[in-house]
Amino acid sequence: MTNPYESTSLRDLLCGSVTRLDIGKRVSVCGWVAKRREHGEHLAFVDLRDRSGLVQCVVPGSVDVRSEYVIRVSGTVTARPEGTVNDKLATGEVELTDCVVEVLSAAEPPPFQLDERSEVDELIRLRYRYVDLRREKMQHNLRLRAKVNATLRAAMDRQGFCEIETPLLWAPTPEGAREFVVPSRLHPGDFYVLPQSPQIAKQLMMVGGFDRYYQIARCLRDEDLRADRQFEFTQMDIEASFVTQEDIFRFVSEAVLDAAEMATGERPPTIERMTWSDALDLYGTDKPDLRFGMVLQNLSAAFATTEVKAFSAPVVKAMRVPGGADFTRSRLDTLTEQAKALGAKGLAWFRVTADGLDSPLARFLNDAEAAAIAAVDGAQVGDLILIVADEYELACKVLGALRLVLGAPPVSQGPHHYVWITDFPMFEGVDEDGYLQAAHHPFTMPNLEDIDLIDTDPLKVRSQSYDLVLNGWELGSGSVRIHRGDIQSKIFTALGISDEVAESRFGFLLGAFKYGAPPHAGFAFGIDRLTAIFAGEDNIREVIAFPKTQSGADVMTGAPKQITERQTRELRLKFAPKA
RNA sequence: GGACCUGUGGUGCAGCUCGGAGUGCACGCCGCCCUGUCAAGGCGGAGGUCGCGGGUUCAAAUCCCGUCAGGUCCGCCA
Repeated sequence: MTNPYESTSLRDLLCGSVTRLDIGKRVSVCGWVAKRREHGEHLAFVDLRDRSGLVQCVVPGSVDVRSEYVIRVSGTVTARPEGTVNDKLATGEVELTDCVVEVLSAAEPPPFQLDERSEVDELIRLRYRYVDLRREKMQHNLRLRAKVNATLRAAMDRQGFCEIETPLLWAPTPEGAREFVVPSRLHPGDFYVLPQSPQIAKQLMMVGGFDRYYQIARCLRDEDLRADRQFEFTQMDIEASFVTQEDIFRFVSEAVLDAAEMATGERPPTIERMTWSDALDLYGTDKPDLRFGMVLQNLSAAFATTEVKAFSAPVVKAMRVPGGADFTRSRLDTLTEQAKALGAKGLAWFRVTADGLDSPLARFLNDAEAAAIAAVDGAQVGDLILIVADEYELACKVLGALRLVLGAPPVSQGPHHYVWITDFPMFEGVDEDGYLQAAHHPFTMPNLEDIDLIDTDPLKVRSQSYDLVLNGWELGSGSVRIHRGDIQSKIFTALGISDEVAESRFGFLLGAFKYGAPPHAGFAFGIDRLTAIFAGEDNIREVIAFPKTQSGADVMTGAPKQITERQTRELRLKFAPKA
């Protein structure tokens, strides 16, 4: 049906909007030639495609168009003759007849076929992205993304949040991710950086009295790319004052679950919670995929006094692989190699058979040890038990990685299982100078119950920070921020940041806090990742119009490129020879 | 910085293990035929630096070394 948002001076309605209700009307549609089928000089079919779909146009006579020509077709909406209805096509009950075709733009044959019959190499898709974007999947994914954005905005607006833009040209703050730098023309030798996130800006908004801020913010990090990481990515960035972690959970849940309901038609009833230490202990990661079991078990007690050398370690962790007893020896060898690549000294495996455990190590076990292994996670005959004995965190992480290799369903499958991960450690390890390293960022509020541990056992200090995880993807993270100078000083001292350094890097923030900083907390989550999961894509490039390759190249524009001599002169840049 | 996988007409593949003429399949493209197709059909045709460089060999798409590009992962991503 025609609607005022679809009709233009050139067209009356979209190809995919033609329905039985339009029968008898003379209409014009515009689009790209998806397919032409000629039947001699008296009859030709043209499938016309626009963003909404396809419609078949019947031309009385031959027609001089080729694939991807841009044309305008005027024809009469007609019910298809009996026996020619195409139920594979949304518009398959109707067609345009007595069509007049006007070529708006001729086109060379496309560099690849736009139907979905075979996967096209991504490099070629990216080189001709403007063609790739015509494909139904890309149209769907980018429109889904737009609807995710709109839904999130509506949810934040409804909750009283104010959308505020913050600068892209910002001051260097050499903490955390590597920053993209921008040379200043007016101040030669000085640089702006592109923000890795609007973290400090949004905290300043709190001091500025905008007690509920949000922004769909572009973040830029000059770090190596991955399937779920691009240089530039988009976050729903949130900060609020006079709140606790609980309030942030409520705000974010409302927005995320609205988006989930929009995208999937189903609203998850709740978002579960799990502490960071439970996540590591049970799933071997801080971003557990809760769509499936294979929970890690601790067998340390059973092996406390073991004679088996391979199991004499701080911790013995085990995982059951349902039905894994039929893995071939070479598959088990591959798993062992993967475990070693992740840092394990080895991987022990035990097939659970009707005759007991089958393993090269089986004969070294005493009865109690064998019984403990055979009982892992309710093991049945036909299962496989994998064991890593090592330092606690390493054993957990190795098995956690193997758990994903062996059990994780494809992104497009299974329920959407959201979980808040809470009580992250405040610090993780020490840097080369012996100072503690912040696990989140240096403005993260420690759990006040643990504040005395900063001096005695700092690695045990929990922070008031939290992640939101969906099906094994880290969607985002946030924290309660420090708004008190005394606590901030204590943290800076622990991190080895002197007063002078703190002043030079964050002086404007610390200065602002002297003028009345409300208690505040915030969160940010990745819209690329959220949309990718909604779209069933295992790669965020599929929900980004013009993504970069893993080496950071844009194969369409050729970026990064050299700049002109005039540009280097104006910026007073000189380049060292390539090493 | 590292590990692994991939690279063959415009596109997607097979060929590589075990060297023997650029061999094959599907789609697309070009021409002709065709009045109800919709993965249209029939006949004919064009199209190749087997990513690039080097080596081994009488002979390399195939074996070896290097390199480039793409992908997945580790490191990195407060």
